[in-house]
Amino acid sequence: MTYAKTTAFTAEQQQLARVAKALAHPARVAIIQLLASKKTCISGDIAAELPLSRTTVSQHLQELKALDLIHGEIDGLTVCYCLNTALLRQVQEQFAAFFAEASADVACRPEGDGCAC
Amino acid sequence: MTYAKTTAFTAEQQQLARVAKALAHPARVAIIQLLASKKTCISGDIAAELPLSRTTVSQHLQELKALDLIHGEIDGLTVCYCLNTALLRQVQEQFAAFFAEASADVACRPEGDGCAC
DNA sequence: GAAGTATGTCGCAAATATACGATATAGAAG
DNA sequence: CTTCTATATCGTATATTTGCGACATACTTC
Repeated sequence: MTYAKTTAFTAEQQQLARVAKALAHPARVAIIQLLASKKTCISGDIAAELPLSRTTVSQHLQELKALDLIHGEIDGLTVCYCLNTALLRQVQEQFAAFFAEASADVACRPEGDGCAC
Repeated sequence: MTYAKTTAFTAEQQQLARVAKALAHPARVAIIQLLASKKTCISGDIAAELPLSRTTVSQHLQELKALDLIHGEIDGLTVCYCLNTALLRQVQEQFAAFFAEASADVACRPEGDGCAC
């Protein structure tokens, strides 16, 4: 990204944004859900389940792997992908904290001076 | 190529991706946190707090508004932005459900045939 | 009405994301 | 060793995102 002054955002904000970006595409959401639902961490079968070419799916997998959200283990000819549940739980906490803060009802001013929110 | 890619993305996957994309930039995360922390839903002051030009911040605000995550109320000369806490709570649920499913420890196969995950 | 202030919109440039065919790699099968 | 199969990578085309200056809008104040 072409942030002019990236340093001004906190590490938490950048980390949250980074993970959010990983989820910012239906294909990657679908991949994670697939890996979660299937008891087996099949590799190429993932591509078969998605309306995208194997090339594109492979790219999405690499993106998720780059963030360490999934692991890929070569098993002979095929590759087994599986979720990094430990990291996912960490991320889950992060999002929960963010949303807890954001969805608190007291967010807007108690008594306004013209502001209707 | 023997694969039938008939599975389109579900509405839930697309919705989750859409919201995730809104959070996929530190500036937008920062904006939401700002609106949550400040008791007043200041408008242009948001731009002052971010290391971005007023134009760019305005664009990020429009993006959040397009998803209905925030509301903007014109108050004379200034505009008051505030969080749509109701929607945020809904989104929070959505993410919680997603992560609960994704971070379950039983995600990977119980007994493998070579797959090490 | 004129001047000033707060905000949104337009247009552009650079960066990034998305998608996929062609090609490379690497193990399996014969 | 040759061929087939499963994946990853390269190159490339297109679409989207990001950022910002210049302009337009709208309200306030004098």
